Amino acid sequence: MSEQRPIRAKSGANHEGTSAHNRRVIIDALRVNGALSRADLARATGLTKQAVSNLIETLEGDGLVASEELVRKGRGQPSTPYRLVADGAYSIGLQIDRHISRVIVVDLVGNILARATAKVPPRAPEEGVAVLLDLVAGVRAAFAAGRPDAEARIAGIGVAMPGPFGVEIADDSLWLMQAWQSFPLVERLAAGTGLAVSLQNDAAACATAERMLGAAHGLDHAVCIYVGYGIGAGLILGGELYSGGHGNAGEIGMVLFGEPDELVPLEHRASIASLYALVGIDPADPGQFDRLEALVAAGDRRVADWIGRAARDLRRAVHTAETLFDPQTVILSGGVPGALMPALVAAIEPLLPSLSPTAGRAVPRLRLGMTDPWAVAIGAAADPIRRAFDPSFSAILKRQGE
Amino acid sequence: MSEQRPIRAKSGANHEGTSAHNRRVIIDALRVNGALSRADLARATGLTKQAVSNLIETLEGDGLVASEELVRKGRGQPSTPYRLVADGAYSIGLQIDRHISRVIVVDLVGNILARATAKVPPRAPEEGVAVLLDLVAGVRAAFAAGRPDAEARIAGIGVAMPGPFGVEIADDSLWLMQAWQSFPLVERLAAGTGLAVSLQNDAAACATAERMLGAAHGLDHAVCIYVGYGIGAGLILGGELYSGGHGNAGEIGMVLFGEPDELVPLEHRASIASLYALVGIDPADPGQFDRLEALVAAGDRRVADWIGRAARDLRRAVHTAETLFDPQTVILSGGVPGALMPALVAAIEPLLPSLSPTAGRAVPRLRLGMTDPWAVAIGAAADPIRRAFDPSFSAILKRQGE
DNA sequence: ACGAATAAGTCAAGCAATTTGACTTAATAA
DNA sequence: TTATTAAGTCAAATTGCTTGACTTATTCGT
Repeated sequence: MSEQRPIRAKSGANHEGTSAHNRRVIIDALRVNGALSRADLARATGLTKQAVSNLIETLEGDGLVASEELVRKGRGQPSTPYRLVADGAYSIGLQIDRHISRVIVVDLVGNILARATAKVPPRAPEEGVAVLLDLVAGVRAAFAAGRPDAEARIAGIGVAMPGPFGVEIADDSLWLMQAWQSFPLVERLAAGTGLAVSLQNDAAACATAERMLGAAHGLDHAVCIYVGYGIGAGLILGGELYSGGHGNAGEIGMVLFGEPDELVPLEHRASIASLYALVGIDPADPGQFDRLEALVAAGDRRVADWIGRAARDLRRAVHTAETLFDPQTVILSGGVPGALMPALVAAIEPLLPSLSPTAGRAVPRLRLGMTDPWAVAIGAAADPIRRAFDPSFSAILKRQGE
Repeated sequence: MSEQRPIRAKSGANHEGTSAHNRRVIIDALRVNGALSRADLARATGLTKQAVSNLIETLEGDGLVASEELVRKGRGQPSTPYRLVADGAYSIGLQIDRHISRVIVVDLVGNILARATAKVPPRAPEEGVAVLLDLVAGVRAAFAAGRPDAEARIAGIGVAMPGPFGVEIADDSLWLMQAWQSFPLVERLAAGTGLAVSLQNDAAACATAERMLGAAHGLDHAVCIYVGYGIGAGLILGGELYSGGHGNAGEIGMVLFGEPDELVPLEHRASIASLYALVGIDPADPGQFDRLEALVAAGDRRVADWIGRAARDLRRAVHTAETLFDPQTVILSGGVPGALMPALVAAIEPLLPSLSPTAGRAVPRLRLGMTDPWAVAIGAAADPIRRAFDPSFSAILKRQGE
């Protein structure tokens, strides 16, 4: 008798799932459109007025939405707009990076309530976790002061760090934080904070931030190329963040460009790490951004050279992303403030001709996204909120997390 | 007062949607696993025994599933396995291509019941539609003979033709069927047959076929590179076919490879069109495959050269696809039978190192898929069945087709 | 051979959540 | 002033999953 093969099947659904979905759809609609009346919501979601009323009632009871002043807009009874309550939920974002780690606390609509930074030892995650737990405890106490039920409203901790995860790769001379990537970080942070912890790579976090608050707001198909010490792409496909079969989708920094006999990963030419190496800036230097900005302003030859080479490969990367993903837009984000990123975007233009329609576009083919060094932390913080409140297939299903 | 901006929102869900989803989940489980008892289905889907029993009852009433012989497998009451009924639904697939068009009729489990071919004028879709309607009517009558309620069980017509759609591109010397791509084909076929008609590109159709019956059976993340007169990739992402923001995702044939000063789309070097052009085979020749096979068997120098160049670009294409999509497997399919495609896959190996895990894989990184010239037609026919019976987010929602 | 254990499946009531259709309220337009 | 329009409520109906007890059929252990 043959060995019992596991049965593979997708999860079933039940009423609780549909209700959860409908709640999320309403929250999503309020986030994308601002305040809406129940009648508006009913029309926009396809639900009945009655169903929307019931859902709004529970959401209001949960402190997630609140009504505004009556609005008279023509004939008929005036409508009561509802909007998201910023203090309805909070979320903690944690970016772990090579030279600095950042924590941030945001509310349901993305306001930043507290932030802090620390350094963690890149090769000693065990000690690093202690530092991070202190850091989190600090901001948690700071923002909770004066907010009565703040603790109960924390959706979780979103962690972002450089990927890829679960992969042994030959060291390619960039600093990969291998020790952290094989460490049970999620479990340790969950145990140390009592909160739900989720992990994603920095590019995915950036895409989450762009979708919730930035250049991809309201779009369902977007590729967000994140230029940091490494390069990755966060993928919004069909309205959801796509992470692939093993959690490593979008690692566009590892795509090979250059001559056929000397193929080079994109991030060897276009990452901030490669620029810093070229101009001799130490990424651990707290004044790194000012020094870089001075070089850019001075028209430094090496910076211009780097922009030229980086833009050449990025132009092909954008073309490849457009061709393979057919997104509504490609966003270039990066953790470097100032004039560099706009200059890089300008240097990438004109884009290579692609399938992407040129006429009648609502958004440009390529646009600059966030260049705030805190963008990844913001996106990390957005992740628990997204998980808790955004419509998604898995939210409907009985077995979660598939 | 400002102009009324349309409200954007996702669709809500209701009981009918959950039930529809659960039915699909059960059909999907039976397709992937073969016959299963209701208790097995309950465990695999997370539904209760009772819910599964009710669903099976309606499915059996609809003639979609049927019970088999009791099975004794240890202690406890014997179980009653259920399996899909092949004749529960039929579907028509229509491949429109440059030199030949193919129709096929398949049943719910993928058996081929009828097929036929015709030629349509590549630049005169108006006349072509008449030919196609005749062709469809012919196979429809042929397969329906002797099957009482065949007509009522036809899920629809799936049409596959070369993409991309809705795009004006500068002619790149390959034959692009532009006239057909801007023609209201779906509407005309729907009106002429009274059936639901869906359109996809040939690579997507191939991926659908591979997922339902071939090398991607049961996988939720796969990239299917289809090497035909052009090259495209069908994307199975998160268990669903992904088509992008404008319906043109996966056009990997248009990704540029080669030297930086002479970037060439993949399909200029690796498509069957490029091979035929090189060795002087006319794709309209009915003996095209035999002639090609003879050249391959004879070890023709030009064929070997083509394989070498095509494999070099395809190796990078596979690497790019692995890096961006992080699939469980990459499948290489093509409309050319015989030894060519296996030789091409062999020439692509060894693959470039990528993020894709090498140890503990259930499926290889790259594998050969269907090389039947009918593969695209089969996939086209699989599409209406997929739409009607596969679990998908949109199936749960009130407003369909989003 | 017999009872205990185990597993599949049914029955009937319970329950959650949307839907339906009539009704109420409040505004503008004619 | 009245008709019309639109927002929102009320209460009953309906759909479809869940619950828990029960039945049936088989194997295992003694």
